[in-house]
Amino acid sequence: MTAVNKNMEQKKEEDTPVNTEAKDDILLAALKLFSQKGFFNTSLTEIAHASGLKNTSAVYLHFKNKQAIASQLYTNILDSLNISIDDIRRKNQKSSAQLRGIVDLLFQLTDDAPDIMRFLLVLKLDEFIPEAMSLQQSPPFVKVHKIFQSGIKAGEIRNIDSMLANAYFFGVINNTLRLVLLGTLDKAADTYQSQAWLAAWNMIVKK
Amino acid sequence: MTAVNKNMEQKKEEDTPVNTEAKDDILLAALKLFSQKGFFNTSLTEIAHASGLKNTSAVYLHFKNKQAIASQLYTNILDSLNISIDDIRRKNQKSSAQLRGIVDLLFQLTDDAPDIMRFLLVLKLDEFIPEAMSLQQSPPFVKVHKIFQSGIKAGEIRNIDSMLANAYFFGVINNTLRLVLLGTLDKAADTYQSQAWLAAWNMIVKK
DNA sequence: GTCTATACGCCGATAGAC
DNA sequence: GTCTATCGGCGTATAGAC
Repeated sequence: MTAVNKNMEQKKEEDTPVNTEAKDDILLAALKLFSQKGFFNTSLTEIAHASGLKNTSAVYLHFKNKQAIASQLYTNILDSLNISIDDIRRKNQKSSAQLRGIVDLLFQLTDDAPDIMRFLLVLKLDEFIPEAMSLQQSPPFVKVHKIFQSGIKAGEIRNIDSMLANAYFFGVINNTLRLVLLGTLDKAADTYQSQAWLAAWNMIVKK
Repeated sequence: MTAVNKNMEQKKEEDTPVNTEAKDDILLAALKLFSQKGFFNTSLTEIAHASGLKNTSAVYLHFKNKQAIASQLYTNILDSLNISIDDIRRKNQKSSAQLRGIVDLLFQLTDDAPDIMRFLLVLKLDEFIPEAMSLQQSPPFVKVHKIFQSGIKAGEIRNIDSMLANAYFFGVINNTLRLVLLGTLDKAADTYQSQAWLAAWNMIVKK
């Protein structure tokens, strides 16, 4: 659910009282720091300390370098998103219902795991993960785009360029969430959800 | 117009054949590099070279440090935007016309001065200009917000929270522009302008 | 697997000649 | 105002003991 550590099941054994999975600790600490201060304003020393380590050395046991931490975070988040979207598409037929499910997910994540959403929505990922495919080309986003295409084909969504439908729709959704994450909108994302959904959906629905 | 160098009039004297205004050269070079590679991936050495200087030393004649260059860029851009918005508000009465004018401006800037728009829309400014007031609180954006408030009061815009009207409207506009700037939408911004305006405006107009 | 200690490079920034 | 030369420091990354 939090989508940061790859294996979300509880640990079976308790080898050592603490730091059974230092790798996850590092990822969680890095996610928090990156999303709050940015990648370049976060030093490995800070990440190490926040992970309960004295030095940066131990970090290199788990990651090749600082950038690899960010890459791992990115792929874990995308993987988790991808799974959730598959789930949503399986459970819903109509494009409207699928999009609604995705919006629900994003608003929920904004309240429950703001660091993840900040990582996705406010950080400029290609500045520090050069090899990362653009968010637009990642599997989950390709799937979302297919929803728009099906919606148009099925006559549920207005007959405009699917890319533009996507841009408009998530322009509204993401900007609302971004303002929540930045504190400009000062209530929980949940508060704004149904209204934002209506505004975004009515903009592209065929009437 | 380009909004980068404060004094936009032509130079009156030609003291030296080149580099009469090295400061402007530095600002222009920095704008380009920052908007393309990000603040932290750009070294002062690169800025100096791109400005036609051999070393970083001369840069310090004009700016206290690297961050000051970014700050100056930011205030110059906001100042210019501020003036343009005053102009637009003076020439148009209705909120719809004022917003239309601002949208025209932003689309035009995206085609004519993409570096400026990238600086505003895709860079994470507070990562390297900590003292900068958030974009939302800057004079030009406060004025834009007033347009939404007047539009609601005048019954031109649906009676919703003016902050949300703002968020929805510019969610659509800015996301469209962002995709143009990133190349995801591969035609000139101009191409998408009227459609984006309609989508954004119809979302908030009172019908 | 985590520690101490240390190496190394890059980059921001300064001093001073011209 | 631009240059050459150089400093200092931070942050990444490594070697090796425990």
